[in-house]
Amino acid sequence: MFGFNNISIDKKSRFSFPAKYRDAFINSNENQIVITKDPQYPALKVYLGSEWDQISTKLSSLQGLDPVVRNLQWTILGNASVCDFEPTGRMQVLISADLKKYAQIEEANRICLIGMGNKFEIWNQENWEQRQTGGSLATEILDIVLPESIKDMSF
Amino acid sequence: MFGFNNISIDKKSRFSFPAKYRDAFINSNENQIVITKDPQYPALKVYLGSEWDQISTKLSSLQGLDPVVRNLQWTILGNASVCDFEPTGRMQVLISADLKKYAQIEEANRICLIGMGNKFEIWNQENWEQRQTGGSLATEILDIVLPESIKDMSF
DNA sequence: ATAAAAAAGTGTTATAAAGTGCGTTAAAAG
DNA sequence: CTTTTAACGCACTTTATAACACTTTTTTAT
Repeated sequence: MFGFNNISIDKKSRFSFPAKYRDAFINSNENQIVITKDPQYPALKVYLGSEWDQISTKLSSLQGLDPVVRNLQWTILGNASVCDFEPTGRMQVLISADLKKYAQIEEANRICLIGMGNKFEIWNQENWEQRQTGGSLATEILDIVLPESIKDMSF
Repeated sequence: MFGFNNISIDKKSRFSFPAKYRDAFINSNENQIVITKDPQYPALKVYLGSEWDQISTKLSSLQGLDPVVRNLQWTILGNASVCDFEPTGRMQVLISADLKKYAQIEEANRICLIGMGNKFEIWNQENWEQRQTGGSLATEILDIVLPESIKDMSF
């Protein structure tokens, strides 16, 4: 499940996965999809149900009194939208108003759906292009100190 | 049980859980929920009955002579409000005047109900937005030293 | 102490908005 | 040219919420 896709969202804020991923979805036996906020960028993360179960279980078990952990829990768990998903059907998914706003997706606009293997990302088209051509990788610094508990996690 | 919900509370300070959580409540066979204070922020925590039983049993067994533990016991146990809960019904819950005040929820206002997996948080809308957009991640410091006994607990 | 009044809590209904499903058209691929 | 895929439009269903009515509890006044 890789690759770049420029797709439409309809008036009700639904998008559908490109047909090329159908077999992969069917084979992995998924019947749920989870969309949530990306903790670093104005973008959304899309997880398969099984992947989400692992991530959410681990993250919600961590010590919430630590403010870094708490913030990640808020962002990732607290904004997750779980959708029933029929790989044999239209593979449609609704993006909630909040998530749309966070990713700066306007009404009835196009979005970029980026396959990253076990997850997808959704970007507003302008943001994606800017970030890809900007090449600002080298100047960014991870300015928070990660607690040991999340150093081995990958979101 | 994840995700962000902006919902209303009526004149009598009741809110109802969004219908999307109904199946999860029914499956987990819960007939009680517990609302109490969040020990760190002006917000409320909402636990399922079974989850609450575990947390409260563990927390009340800890050494109360430790002032950090004692404070957590006061805040969490001492303000808990247990409500009967019908997952098949309207899933309505009353927020007591005390808890409303603590979370700075005004009369007949809207609240943010944040699903965090095994629990929910309830926030006054302004406080939530400020905290989420404030981006105070890097500047926050965990200024209490956690006793060993609660390091492995998650509230 | 009793009755009346007020407040608090519980439940019902109606209506507008949001979400879902499905058929049709348009576009792209083979 | 045929088949598949994506986008659009419409109708139906579900959900949220405000308004209202009723019951129970608490407070107040006599």
